[in-house]
Amino acid sequence: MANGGDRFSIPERVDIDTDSPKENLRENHTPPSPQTTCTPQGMEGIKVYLHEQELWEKFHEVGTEMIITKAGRRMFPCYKVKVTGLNPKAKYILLMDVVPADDHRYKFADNKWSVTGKAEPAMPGRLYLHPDSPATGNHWTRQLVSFQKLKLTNNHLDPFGHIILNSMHKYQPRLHIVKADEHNGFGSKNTAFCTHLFSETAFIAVTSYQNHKITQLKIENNPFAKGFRGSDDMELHRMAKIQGKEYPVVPRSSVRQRVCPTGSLFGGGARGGLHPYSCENGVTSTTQDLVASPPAHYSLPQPDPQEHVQVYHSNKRKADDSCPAEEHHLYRKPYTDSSPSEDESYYHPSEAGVRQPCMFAGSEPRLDELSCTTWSYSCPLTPAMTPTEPYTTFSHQPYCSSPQNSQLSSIAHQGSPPLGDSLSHSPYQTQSSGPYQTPQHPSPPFREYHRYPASLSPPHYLTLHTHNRGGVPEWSEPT
DNA sequence: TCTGCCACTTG
DNA sequence: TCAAGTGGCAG
Repeated sequence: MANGGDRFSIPERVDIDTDSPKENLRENHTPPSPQTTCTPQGMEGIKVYLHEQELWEKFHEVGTEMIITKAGRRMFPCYKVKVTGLNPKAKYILLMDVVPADDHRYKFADNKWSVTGKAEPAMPGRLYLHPDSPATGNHWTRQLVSFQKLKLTNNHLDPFGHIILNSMHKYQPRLHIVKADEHNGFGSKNTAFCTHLFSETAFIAVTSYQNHKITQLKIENNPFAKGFRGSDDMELHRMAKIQGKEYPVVPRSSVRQRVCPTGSLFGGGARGGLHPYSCENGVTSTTQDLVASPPAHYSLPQPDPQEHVQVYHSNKRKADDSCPAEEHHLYRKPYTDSSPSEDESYYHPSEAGVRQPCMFAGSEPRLDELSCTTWSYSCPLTPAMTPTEPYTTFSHQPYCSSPQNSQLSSIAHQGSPPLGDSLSHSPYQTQSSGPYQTPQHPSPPFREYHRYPASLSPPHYLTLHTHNRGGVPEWSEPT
């Protein structure tokens, strides 16, 4: 990549798990093998495997692009993981965020991505809460965890809780696992969590595809894009008819075809390349390939007091969350297919099965203030969480402050600072998932946040109120 | 660079 | 049949 070969690279790791038979990950129908470990506070032994890693690698080698639209666009490949090592009976919250990979703005010219300037200010970091959250370890581990419904948008005023990104900027999705068991002190500074990221899932956000190789990969692998597949004569004829043109016709895709450089744009690009993923809380795991590859310059983001975190939660839950391209894999078990089981009795009786993703947004995702019991309808509400207020207009205004420092707040708080800028000094690289001991950074205020204008009618988004009351926030249900 | 519309697909 | 998710493309 221009300007120093700014490719997607891997975060510096703290630890390497050599027990990572990557080959097992190459087969969609083969369970991924353990590759990571989170050590302290009950998070030890947690391993996360990226599903369809091989597909991700294909994109990564070309330079993954993700379309962002005003209405929100899903990611493809969709982000699915297999999680193991969770306490079957403990409750966990799984959430994702997408953080800037660096502070550059990119352009696609001469068949390659190059840096064209400094990145625009990061959007308010938003966290996407998996709609099943919170759920028991048994729930998370018995099936693939799909983040298919996560959507990316370039609408800075997005009211739907989608992840807000800037076009032509590079991003890195991350997965956070937060222990939500009350007995673990969830809602306190003792809350355990760990963060995982897969460097091959990094991407550049675009409003239209730049690299035609990416377009072709999407078309070839995304069932919804089947209509654009095919290149034989029949297909050409069909497309000609569609376009009302004489046959033969050059496929539009061919017309737009660009010669692309070989190798990955995002980091090494080597075949059989890097498949690292890290637990940012002090333990970073990689595949064996990674062991052989020098760590790159990009690392974990640092908390940024300037950032904001917003929280969204709705309890509408559709019956589909499987990746359309994964109809056949062994783990195909959409979260929506998994109705609350006996071990998930914590679901609110009237709301079970109708949950929807939750979005955190802003610079202060003070997860430490989010008790397991605060997750909307999904959980029993504490007296302090009595729904009281209707929605007010969504805003990106600054949050009300909370003096508390929080490790968990740093989870989402990491959301915006460029990953690459904090390699040498990010506290997260060695951060423990255990009890929060010493604030690594000043914690920006967390504030009461009202999310949705009633006119937008997000099914059941909730408003999170944090009043710095011993880590117990309040949720308000829209009326 | 972005938006809205289109034809097409899946479920 | 329909809603939602696809990339193409004109503007």
